[in-house]
Amino acid sequence: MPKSKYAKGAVKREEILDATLKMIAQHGYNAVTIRTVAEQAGLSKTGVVHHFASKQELLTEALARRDEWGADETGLDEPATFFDRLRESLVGDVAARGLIELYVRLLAESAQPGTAAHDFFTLRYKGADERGVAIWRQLQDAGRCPQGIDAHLLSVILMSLLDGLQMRLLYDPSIDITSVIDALQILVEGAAEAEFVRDVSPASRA
Amino acid sequence: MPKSKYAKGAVKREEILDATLKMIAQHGYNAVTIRTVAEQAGLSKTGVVHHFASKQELLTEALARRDEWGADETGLDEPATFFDRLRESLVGDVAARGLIELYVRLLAESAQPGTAAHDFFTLRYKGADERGVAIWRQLQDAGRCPQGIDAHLLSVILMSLLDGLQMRLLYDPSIDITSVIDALQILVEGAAEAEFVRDVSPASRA
DNA sequence: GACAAAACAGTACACCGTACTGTGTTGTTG
DNA sequence: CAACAACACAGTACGGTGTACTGTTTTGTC
Repeated sequence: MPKSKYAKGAVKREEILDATLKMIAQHGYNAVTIRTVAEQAGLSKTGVVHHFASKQELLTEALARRDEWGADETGLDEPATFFDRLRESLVGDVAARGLIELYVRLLAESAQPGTAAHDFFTLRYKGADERGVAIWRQLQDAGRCPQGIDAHLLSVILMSLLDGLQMRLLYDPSIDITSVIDALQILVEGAAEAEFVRDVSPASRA
Repeated sequence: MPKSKYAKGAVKREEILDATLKMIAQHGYNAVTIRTVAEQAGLSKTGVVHHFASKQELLTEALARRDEWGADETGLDEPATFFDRLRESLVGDVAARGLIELYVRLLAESAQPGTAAHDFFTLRYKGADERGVAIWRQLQDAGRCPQGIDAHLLSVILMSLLDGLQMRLLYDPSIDITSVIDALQILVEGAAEAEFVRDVSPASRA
């Protein structure tokens, strides 16, 4: 039951999603139950189920709504501004702890195939992977990333790093994501430089 | 209720933990309830609760039992063999999907302070961090890691990468962790080399 | 103005983790 | 060796959860 047909239903749908995000932001993931969301949205439990069929579906759509990856990817496909844009797109996440919790919890709970949100995350990974491979290839062509590493692998590494970082962030909010991207940039560009030097003058290495 | 005093109790405790791990390995994290574990271990639900007081505590101890980080860290503190030992210690994880699921789910669910397992993971992160900083410092001293990056940051990066990788592995088991470590090694050692070259001959850079 | 679909409310149910109560068992201590 | 307290359970009860089932009202369409 993805979309509603009537106008009134579509409005209530949005209200329910708002209530869900508000609930999770104020009282955390555990406080989000169908009943609390229903109460917040001003309707009965069955009303919520009517629109979303299952809790996982509700949470999935709530997450998809604030999904930063699909939100603004302007500049993320440009090799020159990639790391800068990556930094910018991540600073907003720190503030929204509830969103991170929603993402991590739902991602972990949907690991087993067959669940409602599993396909969503699989598709999300796939899409992010395609864009990731594209940008890493561009970085490699521009000489800002070592070519000895498979672009697909680099994409997996970056996404895993970001995923794990969000998990870690829940335990230690003092961690600065910007610094992490800084370090990553040093590693990637540094390794690219070393690879270039090695190709030009093989004897330079001890 | 961490430890049991009587001999019989200690034995049953182990049986319960075995039943928990067996349950999670065969039927996944969702199938693990106090009742199913009790049935598997051959006692009542209250019997399980008597030994572990809460479900989270049970799961935490079950996880701690198979915690690979604390298991064998031989060679993990040696700069020369670090990446090799890291690779070795990770290949065993792939086989045990249930363990990964347990780790990821419990880690995500214990994000909020006050829960039973929260302190466990906080301590685990702290311990791994201390060892991480130590080894990264050694790698930096050995010239196999760029010194421009804070060792603490490198430790967070590696752990986050591994955490996120385990999550990702649940969605895509075909991912080869060994290759990821290979890539990481290329990045770290390459960047270290570039940093060295730049320090020796600053003019060599375009 | 009929009529079907949508948008709910109300109720019921199976399952969950956990708190409470009772009873046999075990180990220790005088 | 008897007393006794802690342990090791079983049985029961409870509040809360997601979800399926059954109406009833509202909405849009022909």
